[in-house]
Amino acid sequence: MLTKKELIEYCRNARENYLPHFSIDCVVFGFHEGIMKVLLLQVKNEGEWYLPGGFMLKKEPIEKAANRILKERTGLDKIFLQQFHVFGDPERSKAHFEMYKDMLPASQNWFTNRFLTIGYYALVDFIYANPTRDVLSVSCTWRDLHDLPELKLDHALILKTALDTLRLQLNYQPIGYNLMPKEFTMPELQKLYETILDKKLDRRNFQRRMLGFGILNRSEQPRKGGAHKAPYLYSFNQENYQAALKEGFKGGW
Amino acid sequence: MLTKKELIEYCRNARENYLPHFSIDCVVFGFHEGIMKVLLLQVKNEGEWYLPGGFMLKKEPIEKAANRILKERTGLDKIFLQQFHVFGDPERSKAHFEMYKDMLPASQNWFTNRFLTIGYYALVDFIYANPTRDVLSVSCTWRDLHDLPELKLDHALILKTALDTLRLQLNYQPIGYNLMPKEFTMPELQKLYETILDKKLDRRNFQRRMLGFGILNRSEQPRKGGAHKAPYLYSFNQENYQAALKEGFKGGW
DNA sequence: TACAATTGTGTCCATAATACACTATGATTT
DNA sequence: AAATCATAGTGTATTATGGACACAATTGTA
Repeated sequence: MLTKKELIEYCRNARENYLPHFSIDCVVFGFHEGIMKVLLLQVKNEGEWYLPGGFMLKKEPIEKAANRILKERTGLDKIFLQQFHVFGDPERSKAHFEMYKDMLPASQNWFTNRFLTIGYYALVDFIYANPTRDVLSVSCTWRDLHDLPELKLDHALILKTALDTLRLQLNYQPIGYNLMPKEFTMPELQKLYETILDKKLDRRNFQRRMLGFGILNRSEQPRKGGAHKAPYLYSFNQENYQAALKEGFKGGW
Repeated sequence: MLTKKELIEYCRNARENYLPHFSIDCVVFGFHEGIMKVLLLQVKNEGEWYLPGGFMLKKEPIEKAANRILKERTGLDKIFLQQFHVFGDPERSKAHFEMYKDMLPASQNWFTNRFLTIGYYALVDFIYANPTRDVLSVSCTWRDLHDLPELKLDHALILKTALDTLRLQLNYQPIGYNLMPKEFTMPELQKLYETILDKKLDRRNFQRRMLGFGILNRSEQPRKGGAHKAPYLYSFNQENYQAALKEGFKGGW
């Protein structure tokens, strides 16, 4: 929670630089070796948590704002980002900023504004991220998807919608380019899918389907030095991968 | 184009009632007997056209605003509406309102605001609609999807995105409830799909797949009086239809 | 009564999805 | 050195699905 002095400064700055009534909230899914986490911030002087988010500069493209916010919270650039929904219930931010409502008259109080939030989800490898809190929080950390704390506002809904959208997206879009190392094995890629979907897949069928998409190149040299049979290494075929991102995988009708 | 007096009044009203920087644009697809049209408005004193749109009241839910806007333009209620994307290029509305920029100082001029627009698409049967122009237009009419005029702003992009989304949606969501009469024949329903996808489908395969979704009830009585073999009548099974809307059709992974 | 137009109902075939088994490799254990 | 274990690669039988296609049934019209 901000002090009155901080609040005044925060609001002055926000009113000067940001587009009013808009916020961006990012559901940042972090993956690594079969673990899936979500980046969350903990509210100052409260137990509750919220999604990384922020506001849009007056002349800033939305996508750029989302990237900037993510850069601030994770230090990462060029990450996979996907706009998925706008949440606009008129009451959605009311309860959240109750605490500030008596400190400043409503006309000057940024937080008493109605906010519509544009939801983005991002996919990153969490070992490369450097979680950094914002001024309203005491900490910024990766939380296990299966053990989420209570979330403020409508952030639980936003998170669930993001996850549903991501899982749906798996059916007709390639993913993984930003999540896998340059070269990876088929079992490693499978683990990513299993983690997102939260279920086991059949090794052999996964491989056949994945290869069928035509977005992988198999390297000549298998990985050496492991404790077991050397697996083949794959990398994404950029050309086909990008094409698949645009076109989607299956015809449907 | 508005006169100066009209503009002043328009801006005063807008500033008082609407949430600044937000607009809603609706891609209204109208269907009837194998024809697919889009509802467009023609700018006053100009040849160009734009999508039906509007603004959000300060305390209005987004969805409600979209419904209100559609009710104003078509007279229709309870239509299928789907939010699909936010368009937020900072320059997107600049050129459009050039004409008003000298009439009022920017601080009072609603139209010199930056607007982000929330895209909705709607599906209606156009014979039930009553197209009604707004104050910025000279006419509001159904235009053939295959013979579209030049569109202002980024409305061509919005329209294309809506169409792409709709076609994708056909793969995992039922549609037609608001577009078909209460009872309809399989060929009639097929025509709707063919119209949306702009391609021919095989009668027999369509029927099999459609029935496989389990969202149709077949009536005992076939339709009488036609010039040919009496077709069976179907209606949507509300329970299954609603469930399919939520759950989606196929498993994928 | 033949015909045209339309609808209903298969059937065959290729492809894709699923379940499942065997072989291969490299390190570790005995 | 042989046995073992964990992991990886590949194949095959079975089932489900999707696409192409043919024929029978019904109804009004020529």
